[in-house]
Amino acid sequence: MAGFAKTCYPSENHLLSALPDKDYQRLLLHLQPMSFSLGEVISEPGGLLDYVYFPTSSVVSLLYTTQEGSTAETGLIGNDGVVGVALFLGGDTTTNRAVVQIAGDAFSLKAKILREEFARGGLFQQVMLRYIQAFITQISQTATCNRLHPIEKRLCRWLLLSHDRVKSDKLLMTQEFISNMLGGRRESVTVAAGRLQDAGVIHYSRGHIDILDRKGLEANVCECYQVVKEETDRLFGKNRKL
Amino acid sequence: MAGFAKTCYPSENHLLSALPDKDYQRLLLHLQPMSFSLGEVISEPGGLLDYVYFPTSSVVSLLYTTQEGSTAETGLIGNDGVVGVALFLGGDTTTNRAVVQIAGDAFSLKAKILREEFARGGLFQQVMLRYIQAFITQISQTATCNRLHPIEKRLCRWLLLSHDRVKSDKLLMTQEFISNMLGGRRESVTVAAGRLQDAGVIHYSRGHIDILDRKGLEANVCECYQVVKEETDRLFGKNRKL
DNA sequence: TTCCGTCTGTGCGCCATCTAACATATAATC
DNA sequence: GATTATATGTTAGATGGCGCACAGACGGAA
Repeated sequence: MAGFAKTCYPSENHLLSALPDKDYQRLLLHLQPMSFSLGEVISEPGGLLDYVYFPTSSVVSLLYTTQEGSTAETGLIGNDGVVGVALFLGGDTTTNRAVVQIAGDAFSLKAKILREEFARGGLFQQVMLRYIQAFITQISQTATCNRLHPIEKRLCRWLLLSHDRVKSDKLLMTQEFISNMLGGRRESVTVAAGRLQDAGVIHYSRGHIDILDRKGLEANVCECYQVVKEETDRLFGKNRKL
Repeated sequence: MAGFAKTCYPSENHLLSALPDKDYQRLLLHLQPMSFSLGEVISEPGGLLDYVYFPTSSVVSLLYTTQEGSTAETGLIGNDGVVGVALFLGGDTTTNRAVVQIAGDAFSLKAKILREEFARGGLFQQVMLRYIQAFITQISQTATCNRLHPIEKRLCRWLLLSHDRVKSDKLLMTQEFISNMLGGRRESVTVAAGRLQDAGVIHYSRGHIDILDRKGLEANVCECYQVVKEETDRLFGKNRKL
């Protein structure tokens, strides 16, 4: 367990930790620890999943790829959520690709068990449904942000979203990769990131990004970041009774 | 009922018509017919709904308004869906405004009854959850489209989405209104719509739009339209058993 | 008919981002 | 240490959409 002390507990995932002890314990029997590596494709459009995944230290992006090969991220899932909601929504597959954006750990749960737990109609179901709403809020705000906000603000938002989901100030990702998420060009990301670096907010070098000044990112981001954060806090905040 | 013959049945709504007869009949006791007028605001961000609404001939847009007053549509709900999903997802409110985009009829259902029906865990729940997935697909594709596709294609998509949800080839909406939905300027919509009119695809005049050549719209639209349509058909298609 | 409000057309300068090509720098490998 | 692949920097020109300003054009009200 050495080196994994902080991420080897399912309760590192906010959905699992939101469960009452009784439900948590029951689920624990079926949760399998696992790791995702950077760039790993968890599912392709139309692909069937055998498991859902509750990330603890890993982060997963949902991407759509157009016929011409352009890509844009529609959603981001870390220790705040679960990968594979289509399995309990009843559609089984989705139109997106799920890619590991930040390598790390997760817990898997068999689709069959997931459906059984969900069908019990108890607090597990409530937590999952509430997450769906948080997820919808995130996608909606992404739609708005993509239309109305310039790339530098979107970059700040994306760095903050990623930073929120890991324990480190260091992120491993190239500008090319980021441009695919933001749906822009690599050069545009270079320029925007360069401005943030000049301002002392971040430092980057060949795929290594350091968040030097989180407040600085928050000062440059558009409102979209805060809107989603507040809604998530409202839905899952500590004072919120289920 | 004269003049409403085609829209006064709840089964005009695809979610309600997807229910087995037994569930449909039980729900029927609680469904109240009603009308929405153009521009009517159904709910504000953070506003609590007492009812959910199943549109038959009306169409409702979900809009986000930024601090500077810009707007962008995140979702569109007509006879294919239901307004107020937050009520059974557990969040009760959302960050969006819901505005009537096309006047028409709908059926209302009390929040309390909705929750009871949902909690039964039967086919009603399954239909609602499957709709959630279709809805997520729509928002995701909007996020992609907003980022990657020019206004003329987005306009085509939006006209097709609206056309799909009404029985008429005539739409009542100004270019100013459309620009608010597309998150662009009125002038940009004028130019794009002008091109479509020159091509003989639509005709418009002071808030009246005629769809003259639906195939023409389909020829100009981006893939985003088809992706959502196919996913919705997959989830709710006639051959799909629940 | 006349007036007025609303809706649409159009031109011009501007800026963010795109396309494309190429230059440089660093890490990994030999 | 030299080579190679990958990551980042920097041009220059094209373009789509923005902001603004104003000109018609149509419809309803007086």
